[in-house]
Parts: sequence; C-alpha cells; structure tokens
Amino acid sequence: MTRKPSYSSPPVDSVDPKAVLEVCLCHGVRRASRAITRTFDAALAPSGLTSGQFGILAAVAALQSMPVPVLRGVLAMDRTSLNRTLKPMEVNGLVAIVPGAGRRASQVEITPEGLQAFREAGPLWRAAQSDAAERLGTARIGQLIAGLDVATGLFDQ
Amino acid sequence: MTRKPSYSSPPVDSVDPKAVLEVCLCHGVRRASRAITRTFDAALAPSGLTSGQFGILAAVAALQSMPVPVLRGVLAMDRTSLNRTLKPMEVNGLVAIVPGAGRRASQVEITPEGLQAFREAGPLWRAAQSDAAERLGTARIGQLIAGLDVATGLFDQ
DNA sequence: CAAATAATGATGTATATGCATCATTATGAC
DNA sequence: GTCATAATGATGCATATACATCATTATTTG
Repeated sequence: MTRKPSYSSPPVDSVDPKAVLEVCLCHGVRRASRAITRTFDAALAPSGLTSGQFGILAAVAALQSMPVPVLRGVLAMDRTSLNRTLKPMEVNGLVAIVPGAGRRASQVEITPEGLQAFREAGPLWRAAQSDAAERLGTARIGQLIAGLDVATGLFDQ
Repeated sequence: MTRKPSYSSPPVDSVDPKAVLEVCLCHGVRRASRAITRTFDAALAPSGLTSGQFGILAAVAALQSMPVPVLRGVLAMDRTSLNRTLKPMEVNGLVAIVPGAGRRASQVEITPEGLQAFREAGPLWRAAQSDAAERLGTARIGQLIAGLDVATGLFDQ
C-alpha cells in the first residue's frame, strides 16, 4: 500500500509542550526565581528591603562605591533596568548616585542609611539562606548556585 | 592589658556583603533568570511571544484545558500575578478563560491561535534550548534544571 | 439548612525587567 | 583638531511579579 503524506499531523520537528515544561532552562529558572524570591521577600520584609534591593546593597556595600556599568555587570542586569531600580533606592536614601568626577561615569555609593539597612537585614537574610540550605542540603545548594553562576556568565550580554 | 569591648566593630553575627553575592540562592537565581530570560526573549521575539508567555502556552497546551489554580501550581506563580499575566494573552487571543461549568473554577484553554503561535515558536525555542545545552553541557544543564525543580517544589507556597 | 471557613476573582499599589529610542558625552582614529 | 564610534543617561512602552484588600462564591461543619 502507498504511504499517505499526513499534512495534518505535526511536522517531525514539532515541539512537545510537556517537554518544554520539563527541560526548558528558561521556564525552570524563572519558575524557581518566582518561588525563591517570594520566600526571601517575605523573610526580608521586616527590614523594608526587597530581595532585589538587598542584593544591590550587598554589591555596593562590598566595594563601597562603583561605576554604574560595573554594577550592571555584577548584577547581570539591563542598563536601563538598573537605572530604574536604583531610582527608588536613591529616593529612599539607601544609595547615592554621584556624577563621576571629571569625565568618568557616575558612581553608585552606599549611604550610611543604606549600610544600616543592610546590616539590619543581615540576620533576616542569614535565616532565610540557612533555611534554604537546610531544605536543599548543603551539597545540592552549593551545586545549584555554582550552576547558576556558570549559566549567568554564559548568557549575560 | 585589658581588652576593650569594641562596640563600634561589626557584631559577630554581621553579614559579609561579598558572601551574599557569592552564596545567596535568591540573588543567584534572580541574576541567572535575568540573563537567561533576555536570551530566550530575544530568540522567541520573531514569534511575538515572550518567554513567559511561551511557558504558559506550553503548560496549557500540554493539557488543552485546566483550572486556573492548577496552572498557578504548575507555574509556581502568585494567584493574582497569573490572572494579570493571562489578561493580555486572552486579549491577544492566545488563551480563553471560560467560566467553570456549574460550580467549578474557571478553566484556561488554549485557542487555535494560541496553539498556532506555540507551534511557530517551537523551532525558535528548540534552537535556544539547544544552544543553552551546548553552552552548559548536557550533564550540567540537566543537573541545573533538576536542582531548580527541587528548589521550586521546596519553596513554592 | 445555616454559619463559619476557604477559595476565587478583581483592583490598587509598587517594584522588577527589558527593548527601542533619543540626546549627550566620551573615546579613538586619522 | 575633527569626525566617527561607542558609552551613558533618560523616557516611553510593555510585560512580569507580588502583596494587601475587598467582594463573591464554594465548601465544610454543626
């Protein structure tokens, strides 16, 4: 018998929706990011900082002061998104954005209030992170963070 | 000589900002999510779908139709956030939200247009995913996705 | 069945995130 | 020094994400 061409069936290169849910790196990381962010946001809430703001403060606190483009690299964040995110933090006095002396790019500096907020949030973060390590196991959380770091490096830009 | 109490030095339980950048699960997953999302969004752009919309279509396509709360669970997304996200997709004709017959919750259904959009985006997604697997290596990407899945399960709710 | 409790949907508010774009400024090439 | 190129900052637009809250509707208990 002759084989009928099945124009209505999926082409051989069609994508199985279930496979996307199971193996898509983007879907997986976004889903985890939502769940984890909710947990950390709740843990940090008493400090008045969001998880994103806490991370930014950590980066700026680590170096005291840095050019905005450098911070962009550290956070793997879009240029304009970072500027937007820094706005409310500047308004709230957590950071200061000072025009680069001479001809350099603007510097982001942590303010005393920002440092104070970071220090106050520290124990809250530590508790959340410890809880995460306990849930995942130290081996698994280490492996996970290492994998995320590699992925960030490979995909940023 | 007597040891002076150093009230101005950091308390023993203070948090090192550099440590936060290196080990914080939340910071790590958010940063990776940004970088990876940018890449997948760019890859899917020709289809008119965002990475988030593609993931939602995959979930709905996998089951044809499902109650909104079930979809919320699949995506590990906040209840109200999901409703908001579905709005433009409904407006664009990608999904239909039909009131549950009788007394059940609303069902999300994929429309023919939605299925068409998903199929068209399929090859774009496959290319992005293959590229990701190539960059990370099949072993590492598998391990990473597995870890993200576990974390999602542990933190969701 | 009625009351208490839980689930759901809708909105207001706020941060988060990125693309496209425009204007300005810095940097390099010549 | 001038011109081309690149980097930076600012905006408009759009999606993404979540909390708090209110109203409505199920569900469960008594």
